Amino acid sequence: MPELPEVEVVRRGVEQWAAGRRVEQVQVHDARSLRRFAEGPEAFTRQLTGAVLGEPQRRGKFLWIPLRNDHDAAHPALVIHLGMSGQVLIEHSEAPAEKHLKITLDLGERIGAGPQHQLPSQLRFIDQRIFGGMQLSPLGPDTAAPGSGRLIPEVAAHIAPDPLEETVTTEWLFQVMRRRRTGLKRALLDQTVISGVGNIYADEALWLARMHYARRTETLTRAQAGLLLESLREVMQAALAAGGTSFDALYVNVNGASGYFERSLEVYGRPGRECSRCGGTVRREKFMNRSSYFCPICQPRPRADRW
DNA sequence: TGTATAACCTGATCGC
DNA sequence: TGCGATCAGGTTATAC
Repeated sequence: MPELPEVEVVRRGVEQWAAGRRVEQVQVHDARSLRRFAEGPEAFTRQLTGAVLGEPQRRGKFLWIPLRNDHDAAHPALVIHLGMSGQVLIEHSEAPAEKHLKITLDLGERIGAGPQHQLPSQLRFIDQRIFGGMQLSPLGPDTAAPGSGRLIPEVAAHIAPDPLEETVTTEWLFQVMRRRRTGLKRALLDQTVISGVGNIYADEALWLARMHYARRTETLTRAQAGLLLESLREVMQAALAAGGTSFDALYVNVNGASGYFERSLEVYGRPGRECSRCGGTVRREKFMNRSSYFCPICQPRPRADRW
């Protein structure tokens, strides 16, 4: 499932293969992937055709490509969210269409570049479960992290900074958590609290920090907030170095290759296995209509007076 | 206002 | 073998 490291792997692939190229044609194969774009498929196609793709950006699980369009001073961005099963592939047009191909962008040669060797000519958006999608959104000020100096798509303006951003510090996380009145994992999964964390890396980071998922946010000390942030960063950097986490063909990079971090997971998807740290047995519990994995010895349930 | 939950969606897997 | 139920989970709208 694409979380921050997987989206970053995709961003780097788009940067390498698609940035600086003009969109020559847009084909919307399934309008459901434009569900969040209120103007509809025709406007999407019209506004995107002829635009030049800029350097792709990311916050949390949101990926966007600023558009440079001679005819449109508003400079919108192409926003891509992979949802549960979204993929972005850069392929040659001769490659057979994928079963769940939703949107195809035909790309021209890189503008201003020298001789180019048969660059793949299509950017394809594929999505089995259709939780993801594409849309166009104007860029605006970064209200979530005013000091960043970045431009953020309006549709992602409500998303908090992610753990790999410089504006996220121990003090920032401490204050954010102190203001909440909920469980730790619930807060980590809330993208308006901190972005980019999904079920996999929430469980892995909580294990690394030896914290139970139901620990109350307002009881976190400054030192514990620092430990949690450190754990989030460590898990995500390791996943990034491994090319992301793939359980099946649902997550691949832009060349269609899977990541290897699944082999390094400590608790996620490992119920009944031995905890590598203490020898305890990893447990799975139902949580928020999904699963939560943890070691009951390393991550003891908080006392009732700390809930 | 802040928090919790249902709905969206498809394919794999399981039990009968 | 085939059918229905269940599960996976990120985001958003809605309920409380």
